[in-house]
Amino acid sequence: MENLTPVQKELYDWLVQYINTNKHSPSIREMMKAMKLRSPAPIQSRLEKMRNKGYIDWTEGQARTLRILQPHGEGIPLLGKITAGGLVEPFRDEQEKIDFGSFFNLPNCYVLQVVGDSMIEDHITEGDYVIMQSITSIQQAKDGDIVAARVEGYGTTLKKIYFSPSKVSLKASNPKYAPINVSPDQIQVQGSLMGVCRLHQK
Amino acid sequence: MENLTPVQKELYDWLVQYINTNKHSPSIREMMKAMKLRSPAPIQSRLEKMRNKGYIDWTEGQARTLRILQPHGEGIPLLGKITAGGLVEPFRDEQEKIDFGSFFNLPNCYVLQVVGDSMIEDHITEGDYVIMQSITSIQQAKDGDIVAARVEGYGTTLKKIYFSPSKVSLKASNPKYAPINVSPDQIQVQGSLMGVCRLHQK
DNA sequence: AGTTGCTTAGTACGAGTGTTCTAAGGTACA
DNA sequence: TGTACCTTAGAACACTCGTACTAAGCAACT
Repeated sequence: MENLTPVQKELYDWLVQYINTNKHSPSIREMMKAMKLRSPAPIQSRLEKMRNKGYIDWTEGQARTLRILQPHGEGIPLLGKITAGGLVEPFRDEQEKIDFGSFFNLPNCYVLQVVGDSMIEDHITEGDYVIMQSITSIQQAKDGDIVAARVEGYGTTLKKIYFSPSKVSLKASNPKYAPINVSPDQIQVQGSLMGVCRLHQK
Repeated sequence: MENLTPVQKELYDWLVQYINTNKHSPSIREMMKAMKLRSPAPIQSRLEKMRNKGYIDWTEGQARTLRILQPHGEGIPLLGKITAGGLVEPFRDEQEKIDFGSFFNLPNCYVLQVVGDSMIEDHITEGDYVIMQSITSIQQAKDGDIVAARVEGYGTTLKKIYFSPSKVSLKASNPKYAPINVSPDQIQVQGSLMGVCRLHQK
């Protein structure tokens, strides 16, 4: 990526710090004062150049909508792709970052730890943490979704849900477990799978 | 913490979603339209109540400075265990929390995205993010560890490593890929698997 | 029916804000 | 010295935005 000039870097660093502490962007006039300038024009010029270089972006005409595109703060660097097959895939130089804290930062989310092996063919295994998003009505689930559902007599389990005109089918992704077929009013869908996390012990 | 009324919760969830995707706060009039209201007053009323309850805050008089407060500390609530087999496991009331941001907050870590299916039997599949810890010497790897290793002629791949007196064996966990057997000086181990993360698209 | 309390509609105002324009200042280079 | 180019100053404009205010709607209760 193209480098920043000294004045651009000074502004960029100040912006990162400001947004980090205030959790929102400053206005152009605030930047102006922080850079000890007496006119908004230089700030605007620097911002446009930094946008062209891919460091920042904002929504035109709207106040305080500036955002940092490549924050070098939170997160773990994503170095590239690795092949499991055997082909060569070079490590990238660009330092994209992943912040797993906000990776699953969705409203109404909770985590469950998996016991058992009924979702093994979807690569969800014993001990995995599954990130679920709350569901209040069964209508919010779509055909094939992996859901946490409660059925009388079966308890709460993690299954794939399929809809047919008369009934709802809950299928494990492991052939040794038979599907559960019930009418929609016998089932209570509590959440829908958003992600999976696994910690390998050493 | 004091609970939110339904309309407050609807607005709160929308705000979290908006800020998550746009990286800045909406204006009151944007909230107004999103809530299908025709006046800014109800939004203002709801915001003030949510601020009093400690959910949000903003800087008075300044545009788009609203921010979500996280009084429960970072993280997603861990509600309990869920069985994949069919047994009943009740949801826990205790609100243990998991912060995936610090979940993988280990020194010398980086992330790779997986291509291919050679680790499929260890439930690491295409598109998964693998969290690796840097390794400088092959001695830091233990028998059976999943490592990112570079072998001349094979590129950098994700495999299980096994040591024998004379050679090092890299095995995929997929029978259609043959193991690679080389002498220790032909292999360069770059990292060891610490965790796996997967995002399910909706 | 009347009262009370809360929510919503609608409007208005002033300050904040992004943007644009012209002019002045400064620097590099011929 | 002169020219070209970029940066800065300063002002002005139009629009956005937070805020305040009044009136109307609405439900619960007396």
